[in-house]
Amino acid sequence: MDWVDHARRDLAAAGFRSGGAREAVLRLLAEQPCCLSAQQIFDALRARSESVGLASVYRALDALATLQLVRRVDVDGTACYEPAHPSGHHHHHARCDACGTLAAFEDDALEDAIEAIGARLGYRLDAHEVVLRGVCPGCTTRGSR
Amino acid sequence: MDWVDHARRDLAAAGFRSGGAREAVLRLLAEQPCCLSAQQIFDALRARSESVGLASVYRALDALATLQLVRRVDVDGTACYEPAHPSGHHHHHARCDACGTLAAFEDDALEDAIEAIGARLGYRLDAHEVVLRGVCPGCTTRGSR
DNA sequence: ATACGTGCAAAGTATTTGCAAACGG
DNA sequence: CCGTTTGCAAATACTTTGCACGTAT
Repeated sequence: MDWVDHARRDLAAAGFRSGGAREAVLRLLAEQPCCLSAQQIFDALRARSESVGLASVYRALDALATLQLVRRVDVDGTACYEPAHPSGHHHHHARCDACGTLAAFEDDALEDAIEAIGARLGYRLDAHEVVLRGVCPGCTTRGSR
Repeated sequence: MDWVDHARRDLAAAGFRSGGAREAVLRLLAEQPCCLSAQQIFDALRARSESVGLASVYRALDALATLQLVRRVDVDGTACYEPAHPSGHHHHHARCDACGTLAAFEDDALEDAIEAIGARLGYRLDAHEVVLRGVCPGCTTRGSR
């Protein structure tokens, strides 16, 4: 069962009815490699003539985030969203200050360190977010010429 | 030399003149144990009758962030700022979803993991931000009763 | 039928910018 | 003096909310 079906099931279980807007957001998110802002989702849907109101995008994202079906990532003060897989498997992001690119990465040592911190602090961790900032390989070489 | 002096020196070196508003923001930040939002800084200054315009708070924070004299931390979509010590020594934050408390912590294993990731990705890392979300020890015990 | 979903427009919050006056060097 | 800093107000960016209407169950 893929993420869209999983999400639909959880939404139904939480008492949400199916409707065009949330469904469109769901399908769009499922296809994305990395996180999108509400505005980007709005634009993308409009581009493929599945226009929905911007407010509905926000409402859909809110519902999905509440059910932990999407992960919210704050990058530069703007909220971005990406599908959250039930396995808990996820990645983090690195932003290049030079070209603005957002790269995704995974790292077990990082996850282990975070888990250990949660235990040390006595926190029951639900989520965490790591954002790296710097200059990506491409821009480093280009800039040093 | 403490942080305020260090900051004043860097500001002067960057061509900033001294003025009441930025100076007030600077002094307030220096006293804070953890990060503050622009609005909180505005309110705190007003409370001690050192009122400055909110816009000036933002301008001061922008200047300080550009010179890397303060660290910007996005928590719940709002920007918060705290002094950045020249040593590079810093901490990260854990937010309790139950009581809203923001706790600071430091962790060497985490820093090591992040540094290793930067090297692995070929990024020249300038900064990074880690925000943990969960339920703090106090709320966990209280909630389980 | 009836409550939920949706779109639009209006309201809200967080932040930035334009401008004239105050101020520091 | 002259350019920077400041406060205010207006503008902008992002997000939430109110309301009338459509739609799924």
